[in-house]
Amino acid sequence: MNLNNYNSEDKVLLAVDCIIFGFDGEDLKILLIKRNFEPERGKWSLIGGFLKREETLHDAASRILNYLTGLDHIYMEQFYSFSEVNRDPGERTVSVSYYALINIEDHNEQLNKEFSAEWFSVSEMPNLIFDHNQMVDMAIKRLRYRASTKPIGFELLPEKFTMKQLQKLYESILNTKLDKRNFISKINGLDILIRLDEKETESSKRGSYLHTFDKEKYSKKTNEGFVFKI
Amino acid sequence: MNLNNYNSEDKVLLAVDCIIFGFDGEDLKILLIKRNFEPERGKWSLIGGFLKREETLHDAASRILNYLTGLDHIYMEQFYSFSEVNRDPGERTVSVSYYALINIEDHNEQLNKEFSAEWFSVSEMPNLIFDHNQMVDMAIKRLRYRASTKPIGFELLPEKFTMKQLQKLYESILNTKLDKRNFISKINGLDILIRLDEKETESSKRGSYLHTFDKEKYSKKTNEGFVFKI
DNA sequence: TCAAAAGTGTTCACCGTACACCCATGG
DNA sequence: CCATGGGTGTACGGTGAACACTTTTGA
Repeated sequence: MNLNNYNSEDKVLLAVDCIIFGFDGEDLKILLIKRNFEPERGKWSLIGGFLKREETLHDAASRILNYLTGLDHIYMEQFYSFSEVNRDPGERTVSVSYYALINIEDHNEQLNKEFSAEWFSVSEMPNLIFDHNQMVDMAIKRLRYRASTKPIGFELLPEKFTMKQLQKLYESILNTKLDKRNFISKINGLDILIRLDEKETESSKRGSYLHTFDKEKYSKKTNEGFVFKI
Repeated sequence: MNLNNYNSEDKVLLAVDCIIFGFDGEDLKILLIKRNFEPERGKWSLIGGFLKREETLHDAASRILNYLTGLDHIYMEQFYSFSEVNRDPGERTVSVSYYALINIEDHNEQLNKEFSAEWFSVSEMPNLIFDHNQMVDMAIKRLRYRASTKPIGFELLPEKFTMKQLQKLYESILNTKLDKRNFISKINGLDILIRLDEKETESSKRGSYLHTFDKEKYSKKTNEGFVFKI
């Protein structure tokens, strides 16, 4: 083991696999594609690709996400690298996994057709190729942790949302029921939302106030030592 | 971007770098080696090596750790992969980072001489090669989180330890002062230590009780829904 | 007898949680 | 006028944090 002769060392293919989370107002969902090539043709899979020589892992993940969704500046986080020797029967491949959060409404439905992509509830995952189910499990755990310490939930919601939507989102991320009154007073206590004068009237006669996430206020509070915690 | 021709994809060197934590009774420390080869000969560095074709990342980290410390079954956790294109001027290399916890007493001092290795307090890190300082920062953050949710602190202590040692350990991991009475009653509340009838008498005339971590009890409690939290 | 570290409880403020009723509106 | 979902406040228990004195013993 001597670092000074790089040449004698093995090189490997480095894959980047992405768990794309979305929220439809009821359930936390993941976007999967049906593989149209071997190995494992016809099975459900995460989207992925290979790291190119001149890009970072972050660049690769962005490129892959953009390719499938058409979106830029997607929130994402790298969470683990998977390296079982035979995880990909095609060739020795190590996979670096990212999860990504997108607003399901921004997403181009057309692209789903093109790639045979579909949204699946996290509670109804099909069997995926390779170790992708394990990746999904780990992504959910990481998302759960992150969403309770950083206000990333808003990445999954439209710009304007109701308190009910926000609560449902957290319920599906955390996989629990929350008490409406406690949830709202906790959120209000954080003081990082703006209640608009607009109401959403589709789901009820009375209508419910729309809110937006106040990014500036959040940054300012964070700089002053405020810690987001749900 | 088509996954079906693996052959046209770039391969990269995959390094594994290890942050080895130890605790000397006062400070949290990291084991570094002085590089004796180019590039960056003579500078301080984490220990690392390259992934071989027939091993997992976990295997590689174990192998590298064993090579430097002589120890097996070291507690470790993978925490991030670093991929800046020019992070290693020698060649395009992606590095997967692990942190490891060892009992500083088990460690063979002889090996330190052999590898020009030295323990450094985390508060007095020298400049390291490449992006290794960034790796250390991230490792400390992850360790901090992990140590507050899993009883991994004991990996850094001898089999038998005093409450004071345990408190000092947590103080150095969390980089805070803790109140002795609150700390002890919290630990006792967890009910996962065994107080031995032995005393340690080196640091005081009165002597202080030695304790061990009760692994079985902890597993049992964990299975029953108990959650470690400090 | 004294210095030095070990060991031990209580109080208070705050937070998380449980819990139920009135309001506004469209049909 | 009524059915439906929206919006709001309080009481209680538990946890985290602040805080000081007594005990032991070797020198």
